[in-house]
Amino acid sequence: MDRKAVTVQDVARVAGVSTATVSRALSDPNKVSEDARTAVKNAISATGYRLNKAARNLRKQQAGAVLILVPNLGNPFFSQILQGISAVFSETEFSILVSDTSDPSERDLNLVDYFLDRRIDGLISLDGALSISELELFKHHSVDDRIVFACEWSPLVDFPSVRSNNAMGAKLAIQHLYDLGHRKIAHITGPEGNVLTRERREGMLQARQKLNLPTCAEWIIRGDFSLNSGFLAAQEIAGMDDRPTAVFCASDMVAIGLISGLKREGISVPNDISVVGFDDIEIAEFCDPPLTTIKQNRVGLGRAAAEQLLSQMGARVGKPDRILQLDVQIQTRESTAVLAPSPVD
Amino acid sequence: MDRKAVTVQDVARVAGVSTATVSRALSDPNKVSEDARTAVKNAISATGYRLNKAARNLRKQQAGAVLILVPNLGNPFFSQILQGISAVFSETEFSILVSDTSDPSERDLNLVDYFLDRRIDGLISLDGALSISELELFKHHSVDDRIVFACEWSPLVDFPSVRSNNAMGAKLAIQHLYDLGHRKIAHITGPEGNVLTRERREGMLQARQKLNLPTCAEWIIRGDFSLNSGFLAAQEIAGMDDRPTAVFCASDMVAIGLISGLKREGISVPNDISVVGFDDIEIAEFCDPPLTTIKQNRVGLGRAAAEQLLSQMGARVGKPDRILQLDVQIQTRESTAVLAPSPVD
DNA sequence: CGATTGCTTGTAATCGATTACAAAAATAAT
DNA sequence: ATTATTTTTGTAATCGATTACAAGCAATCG
Repeated sequence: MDRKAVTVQDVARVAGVSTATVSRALSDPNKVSEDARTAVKNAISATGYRLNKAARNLRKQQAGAVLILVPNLGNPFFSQILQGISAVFSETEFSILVSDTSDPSERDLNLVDYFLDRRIDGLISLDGALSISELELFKHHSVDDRIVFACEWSPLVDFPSVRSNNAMGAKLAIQHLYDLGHRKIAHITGPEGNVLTRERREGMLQARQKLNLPTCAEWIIRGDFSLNSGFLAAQEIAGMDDRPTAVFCASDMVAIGLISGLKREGISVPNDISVVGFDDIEIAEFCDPPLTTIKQNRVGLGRAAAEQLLSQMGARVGKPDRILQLDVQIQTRESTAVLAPSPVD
Repeated sequence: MDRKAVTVQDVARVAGVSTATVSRALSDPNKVSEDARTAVKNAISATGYRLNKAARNLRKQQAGAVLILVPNLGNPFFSQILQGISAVFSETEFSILVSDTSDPSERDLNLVDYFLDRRIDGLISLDGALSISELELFKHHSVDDRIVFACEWSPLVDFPSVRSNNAMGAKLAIQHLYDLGHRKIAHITGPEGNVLTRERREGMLQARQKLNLPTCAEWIIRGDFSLNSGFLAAQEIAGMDDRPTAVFCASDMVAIGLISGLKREGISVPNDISVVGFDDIEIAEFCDPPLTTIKQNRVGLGRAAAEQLLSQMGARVGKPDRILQLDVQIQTRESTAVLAPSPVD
């Protein structure tokens, strides 16, 4: 049918105007008279015209796309943020490209090349662990004003960033356990070097100090956000002389692994030990016991990051908040309980 | 620094050849003499030339991108397939665009428009539930040879498709339960209308028939792949007069919800009822009890779909298998056990 | 009434790579 | 040595939309 492409030339001819007028009618209708506008509109539907993106991009020196860097696509936590991002950009002229930073085959190509090759106009990174050399290339080629971090961020630079209030989350968790009577509270961290690990641990330490809780070096256990690290931590905890009565985990996955591991050790949650997670992933509600956790607004995080990037790229009038911190809430379920009176020895 | 773009013109001048030669040296080096090739190579690194994709795409009448339709980005099951797809395309000149079909804001734009607007060269759909009108538009504009289904597929058309052997999975599950002594086996289905629901249910029914297992209308319970549908099914099962001794679930999420629900009802897994899932999602190993399930090769599925699309788009020499079915395996864990001798009434 | 301003429009150059076509050079064949 | 064939190269048109510039026209002003 419409095999040969219809161009602005054709529309112009049918509408009886010039190509310039057609183009203007499309991009900025106010710049054109009422008459011309309707003539063009009619000609477009008569001819079945469709704008050629490649031509526009070439002329306007832009890409019409943004890149989303995801640390691990297989992780539902990230893919839900992606959902929020996707929702915002679907209403714009930008397409979204997705790249998995854990994928070794994508690792060799320089990120800045995406910009230099004019394949993207902007970048949202959910990965805070970009290398310093990469970050410096961004600055060197001055594309750093078209980058936003979401969820994670890099402490090496001060690029704009949208994040959850991780410290607040940690405080809510500790306060909740405190209110239930717990004093001996352990923490399973995320991987060393990760900003979220740091924020959550620091928040916890501060909350602890403020409440004057006892500390014990043993009670800070290194994890890595994974199920397995929680599972392994259970064995450590089971073997402790001075066993904590509650554990605040840096992620829900860790918490689930922990609970699974504790059961193996014959330790019951929440009867013997209360557990709090972080993230409120979907499955948290259906664990046994259902998990008390810190709920992040993942979709909102994605949306906010997308809006932020749009305004930085000049496609929005918006306000350039450099750092936007979203509140978190505690979602109380059944993995936490009032501290049982300590058994009389 | 390199603010003003370096073009083939510049490279040509520096190399002392024509733009045609530069272009040829880049796209098909064999078409150009050894001397010219090295001259161009040197000129490129001397000038810091980078090819402008928009210009190439305009001239070559292509998009350099493929679209991946994902039913739900928040679901790790799909995002892992995405990982496989992403790995393959990252080695090609194609970028991947991702769109979430559950996102209402993306719903209004016609998929075929992506092709007509030359925004994409190909499409991989993980969503089998595309509307008949959409599918017909694909055919009408003859872009149906640049589409591949992965995981799910549409029974309305015979587009190429890469899928797991779902019937085989169902058979493995039933056989496994049979071998453990179970005869009264229930099934929680996926949502009605879904192809995976149908394949898994049919596979189960066939296996049942072959093994001469008793049937009971009550034992086929409608689900929808979700945690919650499994949870609700538990109540149904608990209330049955003739209770099954094993349940084969259409997804791991259902199985996890079911186990959680059964516990509520005071029914123990696997002591009272054995449960088999489908998918082998990451968390299956860390459930309580760890879930016996049918393992799909998700990343392999994504890779195969990507390869298939590449060969259809002519970017690979490959073989055009219309339908590729990947084997599945049973992953035995602790949610299934030998049937306990029935209690003497 | 002539000059100034504002609005609308058209012409033609432009973005940067690809490639049809033809010419030139190198190689093989007679 | 001459012709036929192949390989290599260059010129210039092309892909399709945007926009700088200039010009046409009507309205406003002194």
